[in-house]
Amino acid sequence: MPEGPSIAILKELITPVFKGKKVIKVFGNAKIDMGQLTGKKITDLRSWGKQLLIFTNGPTIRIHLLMFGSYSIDEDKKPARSLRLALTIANHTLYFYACSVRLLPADANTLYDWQADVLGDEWDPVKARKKLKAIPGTMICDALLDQQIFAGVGNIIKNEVLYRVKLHPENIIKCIPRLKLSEVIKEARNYSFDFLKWKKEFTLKKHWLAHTKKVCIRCNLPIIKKYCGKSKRRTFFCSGCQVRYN
DNA sequence: TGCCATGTTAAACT
DNA sequence: GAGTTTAACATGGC
Repeated sequence: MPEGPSIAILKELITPVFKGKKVIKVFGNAKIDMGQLTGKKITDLRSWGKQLLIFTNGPTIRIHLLMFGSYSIDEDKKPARSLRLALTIANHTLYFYACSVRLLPADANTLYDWQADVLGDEWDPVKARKKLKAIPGTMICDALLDQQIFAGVGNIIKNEVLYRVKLHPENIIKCIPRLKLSEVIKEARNYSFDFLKWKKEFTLKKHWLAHTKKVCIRCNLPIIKKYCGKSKRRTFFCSGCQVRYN
């Protein structure tokens, strides 16, 4: 489910139904004070990276689906113990399962660097480059997963971006040529939009070129699977065409 | 059936 | 105190 584009889809889906509506009932096992939300009006919905923000005229609700979270509108099919949060408006109910739920202040907007959201209108590649320059010894596979730099990029996007720009995941930032680093930054956003499009078409997996693959379609060499970097996340790369500079 | 994974936080270590 | 490792959460696909 949940890399940035999946959350963008969630936001798009629920906004027309829930924006401007009054919450008449709040329930589930989330450890939040639900009384603060009852009767509040949903004023806006936004996504920032992998987080969904539901703004009200009271607190802001922050939903993070983590690895296994899910949601539904008007269909509570799952066991009650996993129902984390439900928000009922006049004719509809929004259900969230197995996710992280937090209440933030009304001005939660200000807590986020909107220029870091790779799918956002305010995305700023120059700022991303500056943040990368500040951590020269970090491997690019870890940097791509840094939500303060590339909010919304997850492990799949990481692997596909590095494959597209032909860069070895274990390169440290200071050894990557300027132009190559620019490609990474550009492709982080570009691939995220491809991910979004393919996710909507239910054809995401079909378009993977490196993630979970065995053979490189460019050079026919085996794709290597390795748990790279400090993050030790599953990384797929071609040892033939993904260049290593360090 | 058991293992693994699109993620993050916090506790428990050194 | 900093940095690193582990545990916890919890679901679905193969």
